[in-house]
Parts: sequence; structure tokens; C-alpha cells
Amino acid sequence: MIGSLGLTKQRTTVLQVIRESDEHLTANEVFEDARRLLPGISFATVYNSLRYLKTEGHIAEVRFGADATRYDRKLTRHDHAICNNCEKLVDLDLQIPVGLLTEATELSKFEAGSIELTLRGLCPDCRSN
Amino acid sequence: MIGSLGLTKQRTTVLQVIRESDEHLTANEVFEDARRLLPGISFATVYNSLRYLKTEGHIAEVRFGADATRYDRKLTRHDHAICNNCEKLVDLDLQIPVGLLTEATELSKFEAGSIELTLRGLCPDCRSN
DNA sequence: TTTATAATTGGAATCATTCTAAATTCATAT
DNA sequence: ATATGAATTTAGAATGATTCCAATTATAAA
Repeated sequence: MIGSLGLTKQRTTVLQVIRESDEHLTANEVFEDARRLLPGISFATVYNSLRYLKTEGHIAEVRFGADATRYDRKLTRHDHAICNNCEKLVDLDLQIPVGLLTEATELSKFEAGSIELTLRGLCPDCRSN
Repeated sequence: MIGSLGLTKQRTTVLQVIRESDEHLTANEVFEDARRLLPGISFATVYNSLRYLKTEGHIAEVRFGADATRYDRKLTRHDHAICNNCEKLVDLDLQIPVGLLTEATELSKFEAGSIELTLRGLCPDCRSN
């Protein structure tokens, strides 16, 4: 380990890949990119690292629709818009009214962790076609 | 077909199973229940029926976290709360302010379809333990 | 250094879902 | 009623994402 924080070079590489990408990468895409930086890295390690980085709060997991889980460097709260046609996923920063959060907490009786809004519709590309 | 609407007895059975359940069932759970009502039904047909019923708008699909897709009889817009600990998923009816929808549409440049809010946190059971 | 603990590896295993090809059922026009 | 073509169902194989496992290697602590 490096710096006694559990950040091995494999994990660091996986984290770097996610941080340097603007996309929401799948585990497979992370694997391909990571292998370019660290040729010997195995698929299992990528999965292990993703799990580790997620529980440590370094990355976030996004999953919508039918396809694979995607990973995201963005750690601040944010929302999503997903295209019903091409499945494109974009980030969105909305200001969620406090009242909505309290209402959600009261109705559900949950102890609130995070709140997130998802807009589904047609992305600009799919609108025009 | 029955009534020329594509509602075969297999599809009707699948729909009935979903309508009679209070839970968000996985395809596998739907299969098990459907087989009790219609012993010969196959797994593939359950999947076919789910896809059909979904595109026809008779059921809704819910997917969060890592596990399998779940199906839902509820057709009106609604929100969700998910437990970070036990993954329990509950329905929630919130009134989403119009301003939030317009803001989301403007920022994303999407043509709005639906909007949905997700609260993550600890469910009542997991809170107390 | 030895020793214990944690991480990595490659491959096998699992699980959800889709595909395929053959058999069956259905809708429609005769 | 019957023939014909289209849609549906079926069983099982195939795929794809993810996890598990046992063996090896690296790391941290004594």
C-alpha cells in the first residue's frame, strides 16, 4: 500500500482513469483505459478497486436503464437527464427545494442520505431526428 | 390473441401477477408467481411479456442499485426511497414544483418526458438497528 | 528478516437477460 | 370450416456483467 491509505497503484490508476474522463465509464471501459496505464492490471482488480473506491467515497456509481453500471468522478450532489431514445446520460445541477426533501423524508420515514432527480425525455440529438 | 389487443393468456397472467403484488417484483419472482397460475409458462415468455407490457405502458420498470430490474404496476408518476443498507425500495408520492421541471429541461436541453426523484438513506428498520 | 494481513491475479462460476430455431396459436380471407 | 401467413410461445443455448475462489504477491508491523 501507499501512504497506508489503501491506495495501491492499481487503485490509484483506476481512480485516475475515472478522474480524467468526462464520460460516465462502464467497468469495462475503465479496464481498457487502466490497462493502457498499467498493462498488467486484471479485470477482477478493476472491479475490486471500483468497489473499494466507491465505499471510500472517492467515486460514485450511476445506473439507469438496462445497461451496465457506470462510474463517475463527480462527488457533489447532482441530477441526471436520460434520453429515452439513445440512453444518453447527462449531468445536471439543480437546486432542490428544502421542502421537497423534508416531504420525502416524512413520507418515507427514512433517515435522509442524499436526494437526486432524474429527468427522462429526448436529448437534443434525438429531438431533431 | 384475445380481443385482438395482443393480450394472450400468458401476458394476461404476467400482468395479473404484477397487479396483484404490492412489491416491486423481479422477473424471476414474476416467473415463479406466474407459473403457479399458468404452470406451463416459460421463462422466456415472462421476459417477452414484460417487455411487451412495458412498451404498451401497462407496467413500469424500476431499477436502482446493483440488483435486477423490478416491475411495478404503478403507472402514475411517483418517486422512490431506497435504503442504503438493505436496499429496500419504497414508493413515494411527491409534488414536484413546476419550476424544477422547467429548470431541468432548460439546463439539459431535453424534451421532457417524465421526472422522478430518488431519496437515498436509511429505512425505518435499518435506522433502529 | 519473519510473519501476518491485505491486495492482486486469472479463471471459473453465477446471475440476469437476450437470442434462436422450432412448434404452436391466432386472425383473416376464403 | 379451412388454409395461409403472422405473431407468440417454448426450451435451451448464448451473452454480458459481475462476483467468487484459490493461489500468488506485495505490504506493514514486530
